[in-house]
Amino acid sequence: MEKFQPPTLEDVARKAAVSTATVSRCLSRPGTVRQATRERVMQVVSELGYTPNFGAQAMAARRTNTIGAVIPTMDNAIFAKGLQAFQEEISSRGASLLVASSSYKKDLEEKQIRALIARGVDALLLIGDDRDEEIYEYLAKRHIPYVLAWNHRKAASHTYVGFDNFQAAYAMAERVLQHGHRRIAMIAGITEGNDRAFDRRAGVRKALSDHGIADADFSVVECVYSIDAAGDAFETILGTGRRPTAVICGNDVLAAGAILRAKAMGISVPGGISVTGFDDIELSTVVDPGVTTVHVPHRRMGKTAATVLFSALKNRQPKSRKLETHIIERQSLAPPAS
Amino acid sequence: MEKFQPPTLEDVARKAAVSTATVSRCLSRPGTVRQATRERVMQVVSELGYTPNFGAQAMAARRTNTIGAVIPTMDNAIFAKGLQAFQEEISSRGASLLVASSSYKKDLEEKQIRALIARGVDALLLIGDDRDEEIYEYLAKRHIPYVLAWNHRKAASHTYVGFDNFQAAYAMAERVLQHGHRRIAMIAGITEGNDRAFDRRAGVRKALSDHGIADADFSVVECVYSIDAAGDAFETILGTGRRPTAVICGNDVLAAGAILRAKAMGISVPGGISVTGFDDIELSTVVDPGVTTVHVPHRRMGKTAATVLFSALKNRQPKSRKLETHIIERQSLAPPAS
DNA sequence: TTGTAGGCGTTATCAG
DNA sequence: CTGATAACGCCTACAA
Repeated sequence: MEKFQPPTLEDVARKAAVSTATVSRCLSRPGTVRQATRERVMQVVSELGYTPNFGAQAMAARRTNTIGAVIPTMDNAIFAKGLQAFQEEISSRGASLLVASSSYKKDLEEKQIRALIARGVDALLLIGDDRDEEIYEYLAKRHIPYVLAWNHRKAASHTYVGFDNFQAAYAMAERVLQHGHRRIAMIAGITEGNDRAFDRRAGVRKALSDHGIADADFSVVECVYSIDAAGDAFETILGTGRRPTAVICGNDVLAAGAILRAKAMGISVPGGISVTGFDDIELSTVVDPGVTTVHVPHRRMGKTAATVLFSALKNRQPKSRKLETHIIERQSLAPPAS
Repeated sequence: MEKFQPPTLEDVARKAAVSTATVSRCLSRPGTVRQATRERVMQVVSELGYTPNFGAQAMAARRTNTIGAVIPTMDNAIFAKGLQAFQEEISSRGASLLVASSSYKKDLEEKQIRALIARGVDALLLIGDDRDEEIYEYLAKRHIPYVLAWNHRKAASHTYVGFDNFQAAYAMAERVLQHGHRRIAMIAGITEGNDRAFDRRAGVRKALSDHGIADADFSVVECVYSIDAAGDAFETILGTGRRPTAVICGNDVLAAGAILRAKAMGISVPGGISVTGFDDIELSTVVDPGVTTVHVPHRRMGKTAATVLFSALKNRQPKSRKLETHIIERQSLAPPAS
């Protein structure tokens, strides 16, 4: 049997006894074609189940009206939420979104960026700024506008739409100190290739040293963003030197893992040990006790990123946007037992 | 300023002083080109930052090597997890994945399906089977292989890779009865346009009637998949007639919402009321008490779906696959107080 | 091993 | 309002 061929513009044109140009017009600017003609054409279109070939369309029109996004993983509520808002804004402007994920791997991310560009995306959303300079050069060479989200640094070379992870982590550490903690540990995300995790750790470290906490009273262990891994990290921490009275976690998933493990070990939270998170995802509301965390406006960030991208597409110089975060106190942070 | 033009195959060919055919070969089958030539070409490729135009490539080669998926939302761990596995399997076979989401809206789903097909996807993953017949006809007309996941029905007309939601819900309801409950309520997902939610509700209903529970002792309220909505639904249920001793929820998110609200209202779980979930996502481990739920092999389902799709692509007749589920007992379900 | 040339499905430009 | 026709960027016989 011969290989199946989808119907083309020409098939429609022939069957409707008009030219391909007319069919094309019916589809893109119905107003410019006579009612009778249009109806006949549309009839054939649906009979044949015709759908325009996107590749051909993009090639001829020289634009795709689609925006791309490369995120570390969809399996993290913060990206899922932010991207949802990003996508809503994009759709509302008549464009569409193409997403790819990198699993936090630099080389995979680069591959995905290229794939998205090959597919003709007009602009790009990327997470954070920790990637090879080469990629930025490529983007510049191709004149692809992009914004970096989920972080905000003062560097003038990029357009950021995010928040200051360093600052927010600094503030959280100070809050922990205010509660009277003096022996503190941190369960951080993997900082290699992740500027958000890196900045959060740096912020905590700086706050503690600014407030005179000795190095010996602060330990850090990195782990992947999973409940179990965080639990293990928690045990590791407890097994090393003097027990801290508070554990600052790089995000809410880590905090949930720490809390669960603490309870499993018979240590009450915050009675026996305090725990803090970061991101304010639903999870932090569900754990018992609720997690004291940093609220991040994920949805607003997604929406703003889209806005900035569209203005960049209109040749306007894109401008970085810094969003504010704030601490939400729940029950997982309290003064140390004494 | 003139509009920027990305470098093309021809640009590379010219600069490397070879034909476009040679450049094309270097990229797709490096083995067929002399070493020296190849090196020269690749050099130019990276100098120019050349990336092949996907649309043109697809058009000329008449295949894209990409598979599409339309899911209700990424903001639900079950899809995020299953899709991750789906995507891993696809990548491992050298193809790529294009995802779109429908927000549980039928018309949007149809639009997304068409968009994906316009983009040339070779095959499609869809969730459940509740959609207009017209769409299936369209798929057939275009000869696009597809599989329906997250549900399994006996209908021979489709290829399913999923589990029997009805059966699983039936089993869970029986389990609840075994614990001695006789007044039961259900917080179901929105069943309109969602065959999974529909079957779960139907399964529960059937089990209860099979076991002689009177209609008056069973009430159902539907609500969207959110913690808060589930909480509200829980209150609604408690405010109506005699209080049930157990609440069967359509998924774990609903269960978490119910448990949280119960505790907020001062009703202990399972002491004051029992709650069950469905899906076995991480959340059900995190809530206190842990949720008794139906374990679903999301990752395996994703992987299997990909396998089936690839075999369909090889002209093999795709065959439905039914996956098994089982109940995981945690603490949220216990015999009624009295 | 490399080059030539035709065709893939649309859009856009220009005449009628 | 409608119809020719030339791109668009790449692949792939087929030739050399």
